Amino acid sequence: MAEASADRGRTTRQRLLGAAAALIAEAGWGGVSTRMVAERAGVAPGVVHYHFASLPDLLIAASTGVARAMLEELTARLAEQPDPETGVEWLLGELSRYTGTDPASLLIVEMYLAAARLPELRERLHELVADSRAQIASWLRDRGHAGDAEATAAVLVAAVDGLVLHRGLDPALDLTALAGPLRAMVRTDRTDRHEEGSGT
Amino acid sequence: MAEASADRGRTTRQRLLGAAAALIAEAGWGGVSTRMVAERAGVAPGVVHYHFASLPDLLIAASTGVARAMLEELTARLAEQPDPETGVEWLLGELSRYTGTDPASLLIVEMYLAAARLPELRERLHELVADSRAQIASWLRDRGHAGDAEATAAVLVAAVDGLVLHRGLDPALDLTALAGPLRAMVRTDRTDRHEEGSGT
DNA sequence: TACGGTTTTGGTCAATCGTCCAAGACGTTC
DNA sequence: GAACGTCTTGGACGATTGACCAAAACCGTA
Repeated sequence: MAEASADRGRTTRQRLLGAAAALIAEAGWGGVSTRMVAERAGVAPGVVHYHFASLPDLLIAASTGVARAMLEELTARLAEQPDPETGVEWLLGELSRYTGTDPASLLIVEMYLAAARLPELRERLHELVADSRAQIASWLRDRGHAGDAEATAAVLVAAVDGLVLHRGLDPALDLTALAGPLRAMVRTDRTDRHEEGSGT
Repeated sequence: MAEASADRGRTTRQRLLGAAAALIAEAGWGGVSTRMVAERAGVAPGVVHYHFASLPDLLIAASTGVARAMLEELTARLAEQPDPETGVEWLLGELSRYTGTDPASLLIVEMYLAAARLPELRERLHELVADSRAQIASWLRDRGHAGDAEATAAVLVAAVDGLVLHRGLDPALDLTALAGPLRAMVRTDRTDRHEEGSGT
């Protein structure tokens, strides 16, 4: 078989994915063209449609690949934190690395944007977010969070995305100063037990 | 003077703004063309560049206009709530009207994400958000929130935006089930007073 | 009726776009 | 060396884009 050719093809494919991810961050989802990707990857313009059925296909594969890696690492390291309170503190410190205008932040933002128009991307992104939410919820449960761990995790993940979004508007926003409210939220066990049930 | 002509112009301008806002939600920020807006507004294609310097100019004016009206009404009605706990409860109910796929949600989302590329839009949106944050913070202070009202307001607004974003990914997400964590957050006064200072 | 400022018209321009394809290049197998 | 599968090349196609402009239309005023 022509295994060497296939290898060459896989390398090219990876280069296309990398170039696409970088360009989404630089030019925006709608600002990426097949020719730009090809040039960045150092290949001829036509090669894009050999490896991918369409431009959106390429962009979806590229963005979800990067996002999955980022999210999985973040949730995994969060789960290593001993308790929710130091966890959110660590989380804010980690998020401070994202200014909202750096490539990673922009890629995430662009992906959320495009997800509103592309059902396939929306589905994949939904999976990623639901996954993180579930992992964080179980981490909260394991660490003695007696409130509704699912609800707390949902708000926490939403707050993280919202903060990244707001960071783009105002890079001066000091995330570490927001630990107070988040700490209060992750330990609802002793503070919010009067009228409603305690979760699932 | 030709006051009647000027009046006609103002009406056309308003129609362009309305058509642009609707189309941003329908087709996405990058999916709107001058010809689409003109057709929707019932005018000739060239009229867009008579009333606006460029297409981005039109889109920025249209989106910030709608967003300002929405945000101001939301924060004003939130400030009418008697205390933070019922306030966030009311807020979640209000947010439930936005499915994440309705025109209003889509417009807001598109605007946030376009702001990453357009400095002028970013600046205007930053003003709007900072304004809401400040108003909510002072409302929290007035209602006896002894924690860092600024920080709480920042997290609250970020969570709201994040939830709208996540709602687009998962319309089944039940916002009213998330009251617990938010309630815990808005009354940090009796629960988070040990090591750090109490606000500004 | 003729003039004035203002708005509207409909079309042109060069540029860019996604997609497609026939031809060539490469490395392996017979 | 010939045949083969795989990948790559560079250009072509029709469609769409933002911006622009000369000319026409409108309406109160003189």
